[in-house]
Amino acid sequence: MPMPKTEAPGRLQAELMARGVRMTRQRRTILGVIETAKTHLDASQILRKAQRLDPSIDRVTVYRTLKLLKRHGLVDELDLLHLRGDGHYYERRPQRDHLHMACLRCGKVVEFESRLFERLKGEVERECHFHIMLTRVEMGGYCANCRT
Amino acid sequence: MPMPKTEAPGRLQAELMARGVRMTRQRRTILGVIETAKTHLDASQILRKAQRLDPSIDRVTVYRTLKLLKRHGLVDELDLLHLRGDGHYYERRPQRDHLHMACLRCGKVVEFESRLFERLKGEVERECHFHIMLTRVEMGGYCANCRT
DNA sequence: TTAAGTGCAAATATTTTGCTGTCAC
DNA sequence: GTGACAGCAAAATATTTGCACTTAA
Repeated sequence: MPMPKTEAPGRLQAELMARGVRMTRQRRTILGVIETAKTHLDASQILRKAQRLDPSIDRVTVYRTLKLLKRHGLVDELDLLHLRGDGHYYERRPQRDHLHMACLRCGKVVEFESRLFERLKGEVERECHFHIMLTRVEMGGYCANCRT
Repeated sequence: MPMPKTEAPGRLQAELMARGVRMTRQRRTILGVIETAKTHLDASQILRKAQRLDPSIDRVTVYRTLKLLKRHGLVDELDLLHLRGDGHYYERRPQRDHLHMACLRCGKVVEFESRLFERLKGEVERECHFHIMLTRVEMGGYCANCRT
């Protein structure tokens, strides 16, 4: 489904501009793709979707934009246990951390937020004297539909 | 430090043989490297260490052996947040799952076992109707020495 | 004996870099 | 105007595949 050419600037774009990052046509497009994604996309999928909106966008620009977003802590990088290849998947960094459960059979990825995980982070900070900046939790297993 | 040529068969080797997997000289060497590793090694590091014991070992054989071990659930694959490149790191699958804390400044990786994490898995199994087979937890942040 | 495994070469996949011209501010 | 950014080509990195020879069981 095509996206309107002139879209309300999303949170990512606003965040970057607030930090004084130069906003180009290409970046706006790529950020839009990431913000409106309904699933976790990898670099190639982001490229394909971006090129539907602006065919001149280059693969390299996608990588550079992803790197920029990572540097600013605005996206998280996942590999979803490599169920679908060796690349990485991206999602806007959420307010609260969440876990990713990937079904080893059907490949579906479900997210889960948990108080217990927040407590676990607290425990790590205290016990390990480790100041957590980002987390990444991926679990492989079988979802309700696929479990035998 | 060089390893004795004839080593007591480690747990990995025993596990594979119990499952009827053919045991070759090369595999024995590679399994030995993984079992005696003191840190998380990537494919290239495993290759280098294996070649010190048997220079004829090929990179491809390392990848094939790692794939075999993954298929049998005998090693876990990590990427340690790509602090040291885009490859993957391997560790023998532990009795109890643990978390990996990687320092964004010095790169040190610390492991942590937690009851709370076991409870979290239980919660996921119940709430999400998801049967967990493997987990992977990586946290980036600053260790006691590096935190400002 | 023979199916599975190995090394070698080449292919594929993913990401990065160098350079030149362009654009946001 | 100028420093940051884009596109293109090529390189670098990581992993897999095809094939002929070798070896564990």
